[in-house]
Amino acid sequence: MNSIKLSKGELTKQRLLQSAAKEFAERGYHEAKISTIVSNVNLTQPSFYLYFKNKEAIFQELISHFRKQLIPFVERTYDIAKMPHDEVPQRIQIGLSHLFQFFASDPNLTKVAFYHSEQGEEFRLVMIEMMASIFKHYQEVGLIRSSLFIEVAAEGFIAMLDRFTYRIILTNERDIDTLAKQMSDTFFYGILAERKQN
Amino acid sequence: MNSIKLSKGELTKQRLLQSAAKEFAERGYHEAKISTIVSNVNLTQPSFYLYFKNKEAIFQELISHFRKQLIPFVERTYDIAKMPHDEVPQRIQIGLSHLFQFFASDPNLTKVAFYHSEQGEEFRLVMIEMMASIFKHYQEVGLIRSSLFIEVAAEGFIAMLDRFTYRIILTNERDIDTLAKQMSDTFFYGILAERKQN
Amino acid sequence: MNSIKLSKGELTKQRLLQSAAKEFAERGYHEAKISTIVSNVNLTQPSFYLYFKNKEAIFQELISHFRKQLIPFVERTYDIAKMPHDEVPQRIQIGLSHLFQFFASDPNLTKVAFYHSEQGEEFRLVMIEMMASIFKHYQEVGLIRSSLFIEVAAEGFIAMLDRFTYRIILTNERDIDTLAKQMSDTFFYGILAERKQN
Amino acid sequence: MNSIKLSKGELTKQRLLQSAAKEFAERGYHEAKISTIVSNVNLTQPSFYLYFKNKEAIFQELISHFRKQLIPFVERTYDIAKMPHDEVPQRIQIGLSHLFQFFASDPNLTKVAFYHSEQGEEFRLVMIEMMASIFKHYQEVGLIRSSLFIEVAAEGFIAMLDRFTYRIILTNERDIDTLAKQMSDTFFYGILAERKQN
DNA sequence: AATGAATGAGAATTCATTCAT
DNA sequence: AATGAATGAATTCTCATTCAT
Repeated sequence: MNSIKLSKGELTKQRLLQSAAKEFAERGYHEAKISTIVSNVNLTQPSFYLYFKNKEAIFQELISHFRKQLIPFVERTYDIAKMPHDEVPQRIQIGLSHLFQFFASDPNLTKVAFYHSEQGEEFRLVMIEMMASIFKHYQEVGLIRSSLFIEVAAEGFIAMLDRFTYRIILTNERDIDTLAKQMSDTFFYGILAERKQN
Repeated sequence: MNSIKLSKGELTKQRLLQSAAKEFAERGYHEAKISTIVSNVNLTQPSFYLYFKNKEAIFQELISHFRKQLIPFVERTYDIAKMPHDEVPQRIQIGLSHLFQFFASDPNLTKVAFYHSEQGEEFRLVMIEMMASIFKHYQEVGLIRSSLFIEVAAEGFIAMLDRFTYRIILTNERDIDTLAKQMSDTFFYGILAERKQN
Repeated sequence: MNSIKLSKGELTKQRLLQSAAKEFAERGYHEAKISTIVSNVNLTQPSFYLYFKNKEAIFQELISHFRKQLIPFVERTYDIAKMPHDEVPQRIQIGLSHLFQFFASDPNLTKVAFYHSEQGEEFRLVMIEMMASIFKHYQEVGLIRSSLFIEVAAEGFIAMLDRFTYRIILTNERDIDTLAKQMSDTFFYGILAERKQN
Repeated sequence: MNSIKLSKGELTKQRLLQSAAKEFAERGYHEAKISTIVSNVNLTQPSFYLYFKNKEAIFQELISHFRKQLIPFVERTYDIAKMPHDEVPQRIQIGLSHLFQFFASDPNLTKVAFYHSEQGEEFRLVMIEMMASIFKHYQEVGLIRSSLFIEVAAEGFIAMLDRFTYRIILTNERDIDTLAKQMSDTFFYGILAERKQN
């Protein structure tokens, strides 16, 4: 798909970014070695500096690329608040599934962004914000119970999302859609057999 | 309490461990510097090697200390399965609160163990195991709904626990008991206003 | 004057020499960067090597160009020895002024040649030689006092010339002719109010 | 003389400073290699950083050491202005000789300070200031001719001082006292046989 | 129980220079 | 006449670790 012709240099840069994502994902920022990044692409170290000012720069370029994809993704998700009410649970579940899919589509990048960058927390906060706003909306229209602590629920939701993302990235053991469904079910309905609100 | 007389050497070792926990917590394993660890305790670098074989050794000693406290703690929690049924939700909530308190009692150590060590995942898995076994028990006796996906629920519960632990450690902004209560509530009862199981 | 048509290549070469003079003058040989030299002329690095074998080569070409101008200049100055005696002081002063002007006409080149090249000392020695020979001549004909130490005087004269050249190059604050006059005056008549030779 | 017992570390530091002065004197700041500095003292590179923060730091320590010696030296020289008038020429000559001797006492350091540091010009300016103030004083009391251009003379004097210092440092060929005498003679009495002020 | 002095191994980065086009 | 892409060779600096005392 992305097969617009790239000049040799642009190609090399892409390959360096890929290699860096892998290296950063595996070892974290500080332990990642430029020598590894370049040798995985059959390049010498000085060539690296043809494309990036320094180690920090390639790292930030990765993060920035991730952000450029994540933020619009999140913003689109706000639209869930405009759906017909009876579809909402399913819509959230589908949204969740999409997020998982997005994260799984470039596991190295996701890992770097969430677990090896200082901006990781910022990304989480953005998502928590988003969930809180959705929850709040549906609480107002009565779809979500009034006794729910929105902030805690939103943060809890993202905590689960985060956790299962991590699992998906590390092991390909699970079917993403099923996972989204099961997590949603747990989160929507709670665990108790009969409701006896506190 | 821990005021059994320590020889000077033992005392120095304890101070090194404390200092190391702080340094590892703040910077992670690789970025942590022996020079910082010792200078915070007014010691020279060679002295460090009087007490620990190397950087890895003091790190493992911290982790091992954490494990020695965590595992029994977790094992005791299994007892929740023996409680009278109607107290269970509250019991879980109390257990959660205790865990939070334990983690908050030595934030540096907790941070190192969970977020800077390879064993962090192991600790999480132990806790997930525990929750799964508790949930399973109560599902069998009908306290927990039969449609719940135990594994997902257990992992989700620990994900939340993990997240809020992180928040507690970083910022002292919240009342732990309240947080435990709100998280439990969310988790037990879900978010929807009326139950319409999928 | 130099507007004989230059082929594009010759023009580029001239521009590189100019740019190099500036860069060498500002940073010295070792700190000067080829990358700066070429980028100031909107050229790429490989192009540099179309015109010069290496960094050393362009540097030597600058020095050699300077020498080609300086030596004849100096040789012409020997003619002062053939002047009518009563004009000599003024002639020397005029010669000095011309030298200053010559050096000021291409400050970058002068700076490189005198202060950033190993040949700088050679240039000074040539000028000292010249002054010594002039002084000697006039000492023989009685215009210069017999008690003067020719070598020291010649070297001292060039030392001053050197210093004021440096000032002129760095700051355009002074009127060159006036400076030449004041320096000559100092040098010809000494500083004391009444002569009481030692 | 300086044989107060130095600890091994202090000794090593001194030896590094010596070695650095030599290296900087021979090659200038940028071309000087830490590897050379340490290997001349049979040390490894990391040891260097035990004593100095970086290359810049050892350089500045040399310059600062030079300044600490030069400034008081210069200040003492102001006292020439308080001497009986008929001794002045000789006194200046003696002062000059002392300066030469001081510079010659640590040629490497002098070379670094004057010819390889950005502060070199500052040192020259201080000395020019000093000479100007002395000249001015003696012009006021009639010892120095009123037609002299003080600033130019002072700068010219230091230019000569500078030049002969350079010669002394590079080659041991001359007797310092004689040189001081000859330079003073040239400077005090000028070069012309009979005075015919312009 | 502790320190002064030193080092081996390695990392990022810079720069003149070349090759193929 | 000029460039895109790449590299070899250095160099500074950091850090865990050791040796001798």
